[in-house]
Amino acid sequence: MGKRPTILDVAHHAGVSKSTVSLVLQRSPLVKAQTAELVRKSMADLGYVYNRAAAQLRSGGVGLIGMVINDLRNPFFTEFAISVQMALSARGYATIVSNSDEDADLQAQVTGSMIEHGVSGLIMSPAYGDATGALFDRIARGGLPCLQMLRQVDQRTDLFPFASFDYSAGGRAATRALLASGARNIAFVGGVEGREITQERLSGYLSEMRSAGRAPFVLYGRASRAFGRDAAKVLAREHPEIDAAICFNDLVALGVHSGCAEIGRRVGADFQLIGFDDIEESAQVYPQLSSVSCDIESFGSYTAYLMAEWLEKGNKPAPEYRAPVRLVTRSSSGGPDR
Amino acid sequence: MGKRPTILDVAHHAGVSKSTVSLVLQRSPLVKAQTAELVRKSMADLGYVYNRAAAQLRSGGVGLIGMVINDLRNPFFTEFAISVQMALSARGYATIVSNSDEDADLQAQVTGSMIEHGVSGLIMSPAYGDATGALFDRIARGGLPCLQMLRQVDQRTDLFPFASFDYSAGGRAATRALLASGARNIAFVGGVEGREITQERLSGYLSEMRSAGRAPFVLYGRASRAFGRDAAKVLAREHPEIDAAICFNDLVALGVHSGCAEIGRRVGADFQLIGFDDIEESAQVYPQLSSVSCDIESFGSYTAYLMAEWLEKGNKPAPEYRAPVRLVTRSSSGGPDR
DNA sequence: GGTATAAATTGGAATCTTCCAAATGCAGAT
DNA sequence: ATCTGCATTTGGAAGATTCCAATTTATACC
Repeated sequence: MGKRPTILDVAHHAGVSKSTVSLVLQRSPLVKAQTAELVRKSMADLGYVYNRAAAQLRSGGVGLIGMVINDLRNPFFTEFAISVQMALSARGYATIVSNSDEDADLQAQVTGSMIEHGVSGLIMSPAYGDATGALFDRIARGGLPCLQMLRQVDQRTDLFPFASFDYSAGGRAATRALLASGARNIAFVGGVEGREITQERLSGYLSEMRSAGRAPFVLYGRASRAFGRDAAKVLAREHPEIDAAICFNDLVALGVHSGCAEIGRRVGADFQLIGFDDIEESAQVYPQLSSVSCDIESFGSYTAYLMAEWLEKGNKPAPEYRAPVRLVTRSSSGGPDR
Repeated sequence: MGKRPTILDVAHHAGVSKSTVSLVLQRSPLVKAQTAELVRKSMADLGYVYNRAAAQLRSGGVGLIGMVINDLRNPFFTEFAISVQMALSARGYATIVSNSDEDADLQAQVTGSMIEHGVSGLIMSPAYGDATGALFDRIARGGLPCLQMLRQVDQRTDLFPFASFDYSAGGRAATRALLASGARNIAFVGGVEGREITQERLSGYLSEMRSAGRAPFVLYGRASRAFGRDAAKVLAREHPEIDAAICFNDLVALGVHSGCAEIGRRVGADFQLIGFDDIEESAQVYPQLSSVSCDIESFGSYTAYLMAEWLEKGNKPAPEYRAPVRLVTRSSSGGPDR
């Protein structure tokens, strides 16, 4: 196979100038419909493929958005990434997605690569760690639009707007629901101590427990199924008086769920359970898992919208936004089919 | 912010020529270590960022790989995509990942966009559908290296090498294991009828059932949790004699798992169960789920290896490769903690 | 010190598209 | 027939890098 055809070849084949072909490529209304059709036919005949590199070189950034996610294995983030990508794609942007695996160095590396590839905007659900400061400095210096989604790592929200869910309200709602359905001693399970996001989910629980005059009990840990499973056993053995738990996320809750099954504790009856995120699986396990639902899909489209507005109209998003959450009550916490 | 510095600015600042800077950029051993250091310092001082578009324009892109996946929501594919991406990243490639959502048109669109962005290779787990023929023709015409992983949609494996797991052997192993641990009537649950992949997983089951003189029973359906859940109920109601199932994948098996819990059937004791894929969750539910393990992680690195060899040395992979699978026996099928 | 060889550096051409200002074609009006 | 205004079309320059061939500088040997 010889070399790829260029717009010059197309122009020659169609009997017009390269400028006209270029105009056709960008759907300019300046060219006569008839001519445009002719050019398009030539492109098809020659098997022309647009060379974005050349275009980008001449006219700066073109519709490529980078997205860096801390943990793509977690279905919550997967769902987020996919919905952002689909929404951006519908708006004509291509997207590069990368998993940083909660590793600040890897994050710096992949983000750097994205910048080199000429992304015109960055959407991050950042990892925590030392290398992040330098990374955000670098982004700031490049003047690249960058959104912090779901996690706030850099404090300069004027530069890097932050959007997430109203987790604190979710924690309150979950706690109130458990108290209302008869739970006496509620634990909070999972989440790494000291992190912003743990703090938020926890704070709603704590404030609600306080005003109900109940003693809180917190069991910090990784946000994984495995931790949840262990936690269920530890709780049953060492704190049998605890009869309900709010989990840092659904992964932990599902771990507790299967841990309970393992030791013969009946979820929903002996032990009430509420998770966070409302991933698909939560409605599919038995007994079904209650969860603070985040409607990650519309959050994803909203993210795409924010980025598009910023890029196209220069409207920088508000420094901080909290999307509402909704408690979905299922059988694990006194729901309908309990 | 003014305009970005170019290698010319760096060259001037460091007192060398642009060519030297270019050489430093590509870590050429031709330039003296001392000079290189000097240049690097200038780059840091000026905040220089590499312009890949220009490089790509001049030297025909290298180092961007496109990956199109039919269903990124399925953890099996997520895991695959992530491990390919990580392995490629370690080899110095950047990766664009896209979800085609099993939609052939969307697949054609995102793939087209990747080609425009100048990917030098394509890794696909393709969607089925009409538009795929045209898409593969287009790729073939462009002479772009393209791997079909996990699914074979185009028959020209000389052009588009195909690699997957030895599912047929997995089906045989699962069936034999169930028969050995006392199952009388084994069903095959899930998978869309007529598809290559369903056929493969099914064929091992069928051949083993035949040689054991047992009547097979197949229940086709979508590869989702929801279908598995329904299937568990249907099976219990309409075919109570069936006491074991091999599921098309773990998602279906997990659906059956929770369906059984719902109707009070004890998985492992009353009803044995084996899935396919061995996703992380399978070891975390209770009772733990047996599964035909596919070691998707090393398959992912192998994929990256294949692509790198093809790109760098021109070694086109064998037209077809089957990675071995391994049956992991857990409590859902007479495993240790049954 | 002078020459042969190796190492390090350099200027110019090439890559493909978009942008800009200018040119062309055409209709109707002078 | 010339001019004006408008819709289309066009040639040349620019953009940042890499590649190539050529040049300069350093090293080694007699």
